[in-house]
Amino acid sequence: MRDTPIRRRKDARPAELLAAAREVFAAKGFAAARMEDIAARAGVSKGTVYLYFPSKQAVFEALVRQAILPNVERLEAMAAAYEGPTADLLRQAMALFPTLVRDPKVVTIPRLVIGEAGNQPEMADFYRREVVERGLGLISGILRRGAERGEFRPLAPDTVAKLWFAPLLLAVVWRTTFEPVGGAPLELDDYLRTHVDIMLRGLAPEGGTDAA
Amino acid sequence: MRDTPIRRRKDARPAELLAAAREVFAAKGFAAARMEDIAARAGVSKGTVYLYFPSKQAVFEALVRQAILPNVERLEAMAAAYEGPTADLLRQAMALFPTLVRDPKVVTIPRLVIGEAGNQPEMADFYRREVVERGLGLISGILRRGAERGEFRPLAPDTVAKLWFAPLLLAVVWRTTFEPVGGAPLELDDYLRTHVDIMLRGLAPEGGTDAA
Amino acid sequence: MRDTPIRRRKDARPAELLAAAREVFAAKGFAAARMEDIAARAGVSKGTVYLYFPSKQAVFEALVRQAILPNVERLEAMAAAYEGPTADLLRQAMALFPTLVRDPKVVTIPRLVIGEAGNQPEMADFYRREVVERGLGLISGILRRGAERGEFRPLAPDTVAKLWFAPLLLAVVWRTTFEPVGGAPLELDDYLRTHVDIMLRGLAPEGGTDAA
Amino acid sequence: MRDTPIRRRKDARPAELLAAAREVFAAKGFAAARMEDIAARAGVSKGTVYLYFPSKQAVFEALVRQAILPNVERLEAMAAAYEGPTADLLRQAMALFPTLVRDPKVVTIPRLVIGEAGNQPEMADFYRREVVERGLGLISGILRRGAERGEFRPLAPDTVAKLWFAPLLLAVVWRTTFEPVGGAPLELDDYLRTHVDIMLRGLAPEGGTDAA
DNA sequence: GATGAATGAGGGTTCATTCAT
DNA sequence: AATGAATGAACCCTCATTCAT
Repeated sequence: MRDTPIRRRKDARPAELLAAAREVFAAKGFAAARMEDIAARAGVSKGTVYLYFPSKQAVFEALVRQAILPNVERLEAMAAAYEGPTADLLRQAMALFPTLVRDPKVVTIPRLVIGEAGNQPEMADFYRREVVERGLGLISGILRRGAERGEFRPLAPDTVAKLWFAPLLLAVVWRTTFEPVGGAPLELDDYLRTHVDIMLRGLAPEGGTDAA
Repeated sequence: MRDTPIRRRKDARPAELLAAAREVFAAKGFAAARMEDIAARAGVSKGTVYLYFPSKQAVFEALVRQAILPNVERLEAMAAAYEGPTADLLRQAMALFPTLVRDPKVVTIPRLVIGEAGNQPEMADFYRREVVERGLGLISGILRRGAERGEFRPLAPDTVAKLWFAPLLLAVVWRTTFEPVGGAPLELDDYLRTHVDIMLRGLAPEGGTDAA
Repeated sequence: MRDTPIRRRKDARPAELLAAAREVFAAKGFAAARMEDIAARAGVSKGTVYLYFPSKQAVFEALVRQAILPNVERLEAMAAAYEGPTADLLRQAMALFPTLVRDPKVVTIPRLVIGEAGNQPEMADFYRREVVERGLGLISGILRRGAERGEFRPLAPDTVAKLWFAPLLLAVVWRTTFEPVGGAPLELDDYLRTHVDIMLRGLAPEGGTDAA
Repeated sequence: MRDTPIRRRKDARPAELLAAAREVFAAKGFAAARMEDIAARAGVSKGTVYLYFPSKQAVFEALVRQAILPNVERLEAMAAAYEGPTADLLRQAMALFPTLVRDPKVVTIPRLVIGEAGNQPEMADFYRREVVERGLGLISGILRRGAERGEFRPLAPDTVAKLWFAPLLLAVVWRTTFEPVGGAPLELDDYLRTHVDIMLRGLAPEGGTDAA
């Protein structure tokens, strides 16, 4: 009733525009994406985009916020609620990523942020604070928990957090940058499972066995 | 110092221009970099750049080639010449990277390639083939060697190679994208030492001890 | 007068722009004509021209087509419909030219084509096929008709067609190239009447009298 | 001796440069011809051209003067010396043109003048006065002589002169503009012989027979 | 709200001309 | 005389943004 396909709710417009923007940005990068392309892909005219976003940069910012933050929050909630062996928590957390890295809504963004960092430092800063640091802090916390419980060797948690994170970044870059130009598709599940396996073994205290 | 202004200059110009281009590209990305900026930073006029490179893209390509290929070749040579415990070879190889990742001539490039992949697929393809695949192939080979000699668990070498590689990518992105906007400096030596330590432990066969 | 400034304008714009382009091209030639000049003379901004024509060459091509083809078609129609003494047909056909040669929309074009032939061979080829060859073919046909009916000497029609045509070319060149720099105005009517007179006498068979 | 092929007389340079300029201008038109092209075709460096000509326009002017004037003078000399039937004089004069129209040094120039008239009015004016008006004046004089001797009908000599001239212009345009893009080669000798034949018949007084 | 014609600043590229060697 | 590296003005074209309808 209140969603006739012919006369769409105007509330849906921003999201539609962001979806269109994501596709165009993903295909051409920020600089080469034309507002007209975005409008066309959303099925509206050029002027209409400006009714919802004051500028191309604003579209980009909205896109980044919308696509990433919910996932960070979901992860944080999972970690906060968890009780049990730390290794399992890490396994569970990493298990979320194959889906995310396959989701174009998500995987597209980091590449754009990296590419635009020079021109849009505020955006890069925002992304660093709200996504990267929060994500790393989350892993650090888990690692600290594991070290305190004697499950892991006591390595510097901030450093190890980055090492947990790095293969995810590689996966994102691989899929967005190298697969489109002929790179062999990444076997995400194997890849991340191996990652977790090596990391947990590598972190295990001298005597104990940790990886199940 | 010894600046015969004209004739001697000619030979040095391409390198000077590439250095200038690297700085400008690093600061603004490919699209936003203006040829005039590059020229000005090299101390010449706009037209002069075109005496040495036929287009902006050509500058970019020359930059990528010049900055990266020699390093890949150096690594390959090192691996080919090596005899001894495989773990030591990996340690030696990884020990080269702190210098590389600190070298602006090198660290700048991957970010540009990632940012421009949409617009310059050939460049991304070139980089994939000549840098990424060669680098991964190198590590794969080392891992295979290690597995054959019974030094490592027999995990899929192509997958593990990416896991060795991933922290380097993160280091590059960190330094180029997040440090400039307030990220805490990466402690490269610690970071890579920890990486090697965890990986070698994680790869060690069940009974044996490998990490020193 | 009735100048609804926007919406009604859109349909008129191409013609306005072509008129402006013709004036600028006529004054400076193709190469030296600046898009900005054309825009300014049409009372619009630079970018507007590109809403209607994708490039400077496209403006030129549209101009040539629009200015010339209708006249060729008109002549062909006249010849096809004609019955009566062939000499009269030639007189009638040539009587159309004073108007055409005085029309700046028409007379400007051949000079541009001649001047640009080196750089725009396709344009020259188009003009040759669609204007020159068709025009000459028309005259050839008429001459053949006259020869068959015994009204003319049987000279090679293709050759004689060019001789009928040549004074028109001279008239065009004279008006566009030499009058503006001090050449005495061409008395078009006299000039062409004399041309027809001499040609018809010159073509008349030995005994017969044909020219009135 | 004084013309070792290795060390050419510097006196030859201007002529060599003009020959090169003619070829380049002929191929691309004035605007699109690059000084570097001219230099390269003459086998010298860019700067050298400026030792002999102060600018691109100056090259063009020198070219026009050098290529055309001698021919006009030759024609005038022929006419001044002539005694005999006027028709024969015209025949002899026209017989010179097949050679001229085939000579690239000559045939190239008018097209350039026509194309550049807008931008170089002085050049067009020079050409009009020194070539066109002198040529037409020459023919006018001959026609007047013929009319006075009762050999021709008393038509306005200035008008008829243009009609004598027009086929030559067409021949020039044909060869330079349309032959290169697929026009059938002009049969110059036939073409001009027919021209002379028709004109002389057309000019002949009522009763008399003039054409041999 | 929606449109899309219009704007005009901006940047890549070319090339006539200069001048130190 | 000759070179050719260097200059910088000029111009085509793009596209983010505006605004009258």
